[in-house]
Amino acid sequence: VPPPKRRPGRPRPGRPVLTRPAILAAALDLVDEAGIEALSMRKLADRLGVDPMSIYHHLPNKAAIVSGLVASVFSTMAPVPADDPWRDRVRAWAHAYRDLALAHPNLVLQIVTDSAAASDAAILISEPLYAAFDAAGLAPWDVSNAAGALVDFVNGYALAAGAAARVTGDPMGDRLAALPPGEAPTMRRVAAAVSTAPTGTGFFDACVEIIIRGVASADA
Amino acid sequence: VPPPKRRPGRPRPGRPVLTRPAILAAALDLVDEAGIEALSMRKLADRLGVDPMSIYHHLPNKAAIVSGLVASVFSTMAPVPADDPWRDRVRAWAHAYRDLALAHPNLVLQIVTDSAAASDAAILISEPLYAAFDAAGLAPWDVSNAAGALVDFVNGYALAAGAAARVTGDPMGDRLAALPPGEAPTMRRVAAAVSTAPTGTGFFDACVEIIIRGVASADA
DNA sequence: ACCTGAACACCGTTCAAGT
DNA sequence: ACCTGAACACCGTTCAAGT
Repeated sequence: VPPPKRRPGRPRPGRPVLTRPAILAAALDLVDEAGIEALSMRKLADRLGVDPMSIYHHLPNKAAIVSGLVASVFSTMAPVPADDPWRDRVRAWAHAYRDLALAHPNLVLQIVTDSAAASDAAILISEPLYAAFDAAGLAPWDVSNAAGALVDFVNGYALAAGAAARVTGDPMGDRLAALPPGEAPTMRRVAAAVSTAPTGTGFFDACVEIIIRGVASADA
Repeated sequence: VPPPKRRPGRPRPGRPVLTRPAILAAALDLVDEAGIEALSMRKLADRLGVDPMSIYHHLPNKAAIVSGLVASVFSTMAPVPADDPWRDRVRAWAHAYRDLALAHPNLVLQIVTDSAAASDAAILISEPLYAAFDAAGLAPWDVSNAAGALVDFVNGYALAAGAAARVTGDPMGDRLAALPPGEAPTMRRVAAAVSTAPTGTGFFDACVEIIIRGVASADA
């Protein structure tokens, strides 16, 4: 049932029908509930009880809505304690960024892509990570490589975890079982032995430790 | 100029107007030349000199075309030497998978997403990586974590490198310069010192070494 | 300035009709 | 079986018209 239609004309000053934050909030709800493919100007307008074209008075186009959504998610990054040992700060940053990326599973792809494109919204969140590796005494080149390695890893992880969150069952094990016999023997043996999907917390923490150890053992 | 229109009717047996491989080849050309957003059933049909609906006799829908494209790219994975020391095999695998993912920059997002979703096409290519870590003498849980870490890293890297390939200039440095003064001091200092974007070969190889060292130092 | 509504140029896909 | 073409239910966005 569509909301009651408004009549044309400018609303009373100070009581706008639409605002940028209200539009973005409604868009985020829509994406969370129905997925990114359900986000259209027309459906969004429906949800706001407004004509589709009204939205264009507050945001220039659909791309601006999506990047506004992504920017608002990036702004929720949890702070990282500044005085802890550098390894703890790296761990805290990795968890904070992972949590941010997975807070809205239907938006992971946009978040990770935007982060990879290094938009204004995405670039600032890496500063505490750079600071942590800098505090470890690494040379600038090593700081850059270490931070880049962790950022790229978390982006890849979030992509996979987001995809896994949208399916049921055990895709990895099921797909391995469906392969022709003789294919992928090592993967079969390993999967049978571990029986935990590579998207859980244990896996994530183990990967972060691999990177921390790899970075730390470069000095030696 | 549209190609000459065909008249309705079944073509001569054995001389089909359309085949699945021909459709996928045309679709890959279209994506390589004009980007994934230019891939529509209508434009693809135009390029094939055919009615849009003809395509549906060979592939069930647009999603099948995209996943067919991705599967065909995965099938080009370069082989990894099976008898080299495990570190060399890990390096060779990382290069082969990165090259595959970046072979079609306009398709990176689909390749990486599909890999993260562990489709049939994507799952098989990881076997040599698992075999390499297995040959290193790792326990199954460590093999799984090490392989997952590297796969997720390369996916994240390919996403960023693909995005960088579609822009010009030095986005990282330019964006840092545009930030309010006082923001991101460590990133500024590091960027000024290294002056190489985190998408180059040196960066990629350094990250692979970090992961190899991190994995190897777990036994110690 | 801000909201409306018709219109344009696209989409993917179903279905009936050709041979 | 395979190709065509009209039709349906969508899109994002421009533009003129309201107040």
